[in-house]
Amino acid sequence: MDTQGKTPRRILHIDMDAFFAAVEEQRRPELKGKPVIIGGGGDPTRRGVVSTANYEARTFGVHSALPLRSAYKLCPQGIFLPVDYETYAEVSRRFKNVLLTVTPLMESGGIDEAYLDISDIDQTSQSVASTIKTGILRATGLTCSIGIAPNKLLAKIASDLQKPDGLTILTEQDIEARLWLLPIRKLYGVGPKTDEHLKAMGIDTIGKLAALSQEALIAHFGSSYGRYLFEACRGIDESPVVTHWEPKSFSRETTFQTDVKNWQIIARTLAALTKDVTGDLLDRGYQARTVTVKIRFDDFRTLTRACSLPSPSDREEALRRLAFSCLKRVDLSGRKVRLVGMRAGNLVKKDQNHSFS
DNA sequence: TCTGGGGTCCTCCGCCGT
DNA sequence: TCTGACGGCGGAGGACCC
Repeated sequence: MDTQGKTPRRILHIDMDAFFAAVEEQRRPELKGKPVIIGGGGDPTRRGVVSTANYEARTFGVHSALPLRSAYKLCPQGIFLPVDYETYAEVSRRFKNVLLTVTPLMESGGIDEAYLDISDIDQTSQSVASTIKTGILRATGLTCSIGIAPNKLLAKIASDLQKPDGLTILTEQDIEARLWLLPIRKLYGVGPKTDEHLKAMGIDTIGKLAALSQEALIAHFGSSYGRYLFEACRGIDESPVVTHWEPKSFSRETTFQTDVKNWQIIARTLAALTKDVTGDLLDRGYQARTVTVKIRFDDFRTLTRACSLPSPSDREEALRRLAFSCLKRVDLSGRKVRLVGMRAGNLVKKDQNHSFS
């Protein structure tokens, strides 16, 4: 009916609670009540970071992105488990199937979260949320937190306000009282760098950000991001729930357990990564025109080198040649490498590429 | 002694053609 | 013929997300 956007939309954001850890606790009930830390290969003596810590582990200060070795120091009694991505993806499919019984207007926000546009559903927000929570519990045995708001930005903030097993409904009238007192870092798109930049300006809450003029924000952060911040801190977000999109690239990267000087090892690793990426292209039916090689040195400085083909390809040999021509442009002399990566971009769907290849 | 992996988007810069 | 403006594009790097 209303295409002018006058009737507020109703967007639901759902976030599974401590997802990877919850899946592990579900299949191994003896883990319940103990600190569980999922990350890397599950060995806290090796390189890797925490993907998910359950709520017990979080009380020790363990959180996502923390190096496993640091997590072990904080919580030596923790149970460290490897990431079992395939199992989590299967559980993810199950909870998303529950969401699709509510509406087809579902946008996946990664393995453990999603947005729904429930504007046209003739039920109260509480009732929709309750249906979803019951359905997901039945299908997976897991709990989730839900936020409902007039747009994706606010719905995501809302789902984070009450965890675990929470339900938070935000309206435009709540922006001053509930959004503005939150720390700046709660705003989607504000990471550590912007947080630091804003703190240096004396801005530590979303409300203080909202006191800045658009001109000031653009002067500090450029026109695109400045405009975004100006709107976001006022709870403005017109972005639609996108139900389908095409991948832009496929990539693989690996960090060596110990830094590597030997060119042969680097080359062999790059060849193996290229094989994996080519496998993804073939599986998903894409061809790539551009290959980007990434090298990270022991001092964490990272560089990339890219090369393109005249026409897209999904042939391993062609992409490997291209990857090696990128690698040749990197000065490796005497330097220790900790990570090698390979990305295939500039994708075309194979059936849409009518050139010879 | 640290700091993963798989993505997206944005900005800046240099090159090229008009 | 030279120079500069400008837009498109590819490459490099950075910030951010889960």
